[in-house]
Amino acid sequence: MAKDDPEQTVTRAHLQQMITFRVSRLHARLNAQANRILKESSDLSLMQWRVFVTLETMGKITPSEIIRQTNLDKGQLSRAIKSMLDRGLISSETCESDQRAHYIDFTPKGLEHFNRARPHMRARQERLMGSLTPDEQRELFNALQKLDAVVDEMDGKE
Amino acid sequence: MAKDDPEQTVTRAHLQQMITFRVSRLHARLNAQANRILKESSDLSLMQWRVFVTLETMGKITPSEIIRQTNLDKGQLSRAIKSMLDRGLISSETCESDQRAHYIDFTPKGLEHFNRARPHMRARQERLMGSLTPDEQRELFNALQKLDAVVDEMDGKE
DNA sequence: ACTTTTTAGTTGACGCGTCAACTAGTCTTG
DNA sequence: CAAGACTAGTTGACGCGTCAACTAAAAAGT
Repeated sequence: MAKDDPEQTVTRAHLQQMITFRVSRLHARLNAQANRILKESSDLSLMQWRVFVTLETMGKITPSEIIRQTNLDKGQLSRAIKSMLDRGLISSETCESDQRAHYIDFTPKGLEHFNRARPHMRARQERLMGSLTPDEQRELFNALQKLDAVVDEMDGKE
Repeated sequence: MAKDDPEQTVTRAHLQQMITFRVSRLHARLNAQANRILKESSDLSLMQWRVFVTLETMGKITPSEIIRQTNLDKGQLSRAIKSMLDRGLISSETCESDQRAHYIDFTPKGLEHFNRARPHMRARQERLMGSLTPDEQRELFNALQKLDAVVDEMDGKE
């Protein structure tokens, strides 16, 4: 804030005060950063990374279950999985109890990619969160959650 | 198959704890909401709305100045302005001191569109922020700013 | 004055996110 | 067990955001 002249502080105020705008800008930057790190470290897309994170936490899983857990887009996920199968990053096993569904899981190759990305992604996560005190972290997540909730309300789920 | 059990709380934790993911999801929802409201109320895109907000706060202004203030994308802004000119929502006046630049400003028609959107957008903004106490609001903006700053650091501007 | 560097703005390419339509398998309920 | 409703997953269309290349004008360096 050192070099900001008074004009800027005023003029910036309006748009900068709108959370949609702030969130949008932050999103763009975080996104770009994550993509860059993933590309450099492991040749994964952010989507693919997220599939892996989900696999890691939940183990062998079906796409629809991933969607339930993450709210990712159906189509987007479907394509990501397809490309991961093509590249041999995950394996697919059709579910016997439901012929529509299939379980996906790490392949050794996929795990290797994931493990190459992991330290970088973890370091990033820690650096990001490290810029906030535990209190600030709680407040941030709290606020994000409340905003999520109010969007729910507004978008008809009331 | 899996329904609500305590496990879910745990399994959700991993991805949900990552701010990039949280921010990304919230961004998507806020974005969709804003676009819907704008479309319904005034047939403006979010980008066009943002141009108007900037015009309102800063008055007649050049695109490059908008970029300086908002960090919007050059190309995106250029196209938005073009479409707004085509639709007669803004006027353009070439800058005499710099032949490359041009000032843009509201036309009556543009102002009308803006004014139609405004109450809805304001109501939304207030409802969003209204879900947070003043303290929480401060904490949220504080956290967003710190995250912005740490991304700056990480992305080489150090 | 003239060459180089910076800045304003435009354009094209391309991938991602979003939405809706669609197929196919499964569940429900009479 | 048949008809409709629901769920899993795929595909296509399309707009938006992102990045880089490009033109043209202005500033800065020599």
